[in-house]
Amino acid sequence: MSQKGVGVDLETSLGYLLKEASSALRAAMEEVLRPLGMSVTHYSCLELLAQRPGLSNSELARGAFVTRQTMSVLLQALERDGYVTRPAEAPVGKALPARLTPRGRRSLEKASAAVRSVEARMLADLTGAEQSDAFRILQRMIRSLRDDDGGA
Amino acid sequence: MSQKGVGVDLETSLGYLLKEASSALRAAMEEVLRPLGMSVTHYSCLELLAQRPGLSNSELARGAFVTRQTMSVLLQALERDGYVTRPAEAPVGKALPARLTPRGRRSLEKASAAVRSVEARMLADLTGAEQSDAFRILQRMIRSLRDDDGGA
DNA sequence: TGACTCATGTCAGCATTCTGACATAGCTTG
DNA sequence: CAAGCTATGTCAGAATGCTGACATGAGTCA
Repeated sequence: MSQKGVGVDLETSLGYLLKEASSALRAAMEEVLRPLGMSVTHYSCLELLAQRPGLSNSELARGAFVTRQTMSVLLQALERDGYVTRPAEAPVGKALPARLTPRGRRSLEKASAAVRSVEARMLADLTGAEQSDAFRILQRMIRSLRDDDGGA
Repeated sequence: MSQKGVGVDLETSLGYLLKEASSALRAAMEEVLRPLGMSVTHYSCLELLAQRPGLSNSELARGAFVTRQTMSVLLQALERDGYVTRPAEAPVGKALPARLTPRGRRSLEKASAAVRSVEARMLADLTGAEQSDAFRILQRMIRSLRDDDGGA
């Protein structure tokens, strides 16, 4: 099954497997969030705000792995629909700290439970040690990818 | 740092870390492919065809984790630009087996080398054993996510 | 103080991908 | 053989996310 030195062997490529896992996770999340009328990005934004209240639009964008333009559009919708509030004026600089409203918190609760169940299912066949290994290894991968960004 | 039982703790969530790793990998790939005038999906399609010649549009879509509509658009462009050929008539059923042209193969060579270097950088700090662990664990995660799709 | 750099929010335009729908080909089953 | 099921390719429309560009606020430094 090994390749003749040509190309990336998809059967044994960790990069391909990573993409596959991420794709499967996203699909599973979309499936449980759809009945709640929520997209993955939508959920990510609320979850970030629940854990780190006062995050700005740009910070939320980085946390959800989208551009700040994309997050800006989403945030405006969330604010319009009453899930999130932002002050009219920036307390410092231009950054507007966003916070969940009670309605946003309520909406997040159901979604968060659904997402937790998906994550639990994903980890069902793994021992605690394996989960720790995975955590450590993934962190190492991320750091290596970012460290010499285009340096070398 | 642990949460009060509320929500998914992003600091310790393997799901979040998986998304982060996948996002970092994608960004790194885009960075090296951009100078070659190639997108990640573009590259994925060519790489799939190099390793499994004769794949149909739908099969390529599944392999690249996009819908067949998306792959169809891409494939038409690749065919128009001379990277890929497909017979005018389906030899069986409706599926048109696609193949790389010499031009497609040449174009893929550079891209594949670039992507290999990214993957190597990602794995630079990992031992062989760790890579095997990661492979096994990721496969387990994928299977768990797919097995009871919405069953439970 | 003034110039420079950096991060932020926002607008406009574009690219990519998806969902929904339809017709067709092959297989299975009664 | 006919009906039903599944997979495939394709078209149309819409949603989503991105790039490019601009102005503003804050910190740095000469």
